[in-house]
Amino acid sequence: MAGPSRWNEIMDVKTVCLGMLTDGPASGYDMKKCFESSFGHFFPAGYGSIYPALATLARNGMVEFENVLQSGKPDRKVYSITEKGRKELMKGLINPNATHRIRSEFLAVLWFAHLMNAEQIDEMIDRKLVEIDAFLQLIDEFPDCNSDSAPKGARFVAGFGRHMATQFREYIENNRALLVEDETIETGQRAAAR
Amino acid sequence: MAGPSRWNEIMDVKTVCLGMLTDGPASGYDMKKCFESSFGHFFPAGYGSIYPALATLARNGMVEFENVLQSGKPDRKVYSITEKGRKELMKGLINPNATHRIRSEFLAVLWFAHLMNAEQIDEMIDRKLVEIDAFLQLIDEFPDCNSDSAPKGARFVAGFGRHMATQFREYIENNRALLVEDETIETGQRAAAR
DNA sequence: TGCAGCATGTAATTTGTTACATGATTAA
DNA sequence: TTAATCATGTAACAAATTACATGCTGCA
Repeated sequence: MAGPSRWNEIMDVKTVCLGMLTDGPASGYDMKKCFESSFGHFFPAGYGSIYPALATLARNGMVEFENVLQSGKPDRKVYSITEKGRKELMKGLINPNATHRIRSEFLAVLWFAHLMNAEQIDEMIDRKLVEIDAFLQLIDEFPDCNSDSAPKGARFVAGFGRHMATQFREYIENNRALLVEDETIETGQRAAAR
Repeated sequence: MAGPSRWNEIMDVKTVCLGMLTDGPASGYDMKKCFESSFGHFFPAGYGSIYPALATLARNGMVEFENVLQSGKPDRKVYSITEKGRKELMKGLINPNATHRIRSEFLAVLWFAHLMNAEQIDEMIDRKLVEIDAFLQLIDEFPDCNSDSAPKGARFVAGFGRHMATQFREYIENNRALLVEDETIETGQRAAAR
């Protein structure tokens, strides 16, 4: 096999794009909308990753595209998955050790709550709660996850998002008082105890 | 200010290292252990990010270090935070829009459950459950999060990890049946309906 | 008049991961 | 003797984000 370097067998932006195309042809712009809505909260991607991903997939024969002219609007490149692409997708899907990674500035900041004052902590938490509420509202509005005709995976994942966001909210509300409690700032004390 | 490019005001590996040093001097190796245990699950970092981060911090006067010779063991570079570093840390800590990002191959794969067979799904989920259980056991073993003497932030964050992992587990167990249900694979149907 | 939406892409930059490189000690 | 722990670092690579670049239409 003569790929550009080594061909991936993991779930990256390329593989997700491939997967989206099993639902029918779409343009990069369409996929971006999908990443913004349903996919975005657990697998974010912007134009800067989608367009190069599509270009690579096309170079390797995983997808085909058709230039669709539109009146008054820019042309669209409408991509379709090929047989080869389908096989590649299946390889990406069989991944028993699929990761689930979190990178949270929010928690990293809160870890050092004893160095901050209550107002700073409260503001950050309040904003996070607003963010969560917006997300919960958003997730209920997507028909491609919530209707009975939606694929089982989409329903499962949307439900997961709802559940985890709800629990995120609940934990914060039930425990935020702990963070603004008075606590002696004892820099270096714990280290000295070693 | 004449930084190397533009100095960060976000919570990155550098800022976290700075924060860890408020608890007392430490080496890169020490910090790695901290990233592996308490920090790792919400803010992962390896040697490849820690050592360069420390080098940059030292170049910019945010930390100082002392070479500590040891008998039989390699030398340690023991870092301490400076006054300048403390100020920089506070800037990183005041970040009302701190992010909380998830990147989940696991959910991305499951989104396409209708393209997979039940065994593949089951194996992936079973492994994930084992992973979660291992994490839950791990998090209960760290005294720097669970004892009363631990800073409030650490206790809050550890509790968060415990809560979310528990809920992760619960959702999966309660809903996994949905994923292996029979479902007609209707590729392109939903697209055609548009 | 100005902004939002449609639509594509490249280039620069940032950031992190993985592999490489070294080398002594200690316990199994 | 083999692996693990201690301990630091660089270089190559992969990946994603951000900014840049273009340009028309329709609405307020």
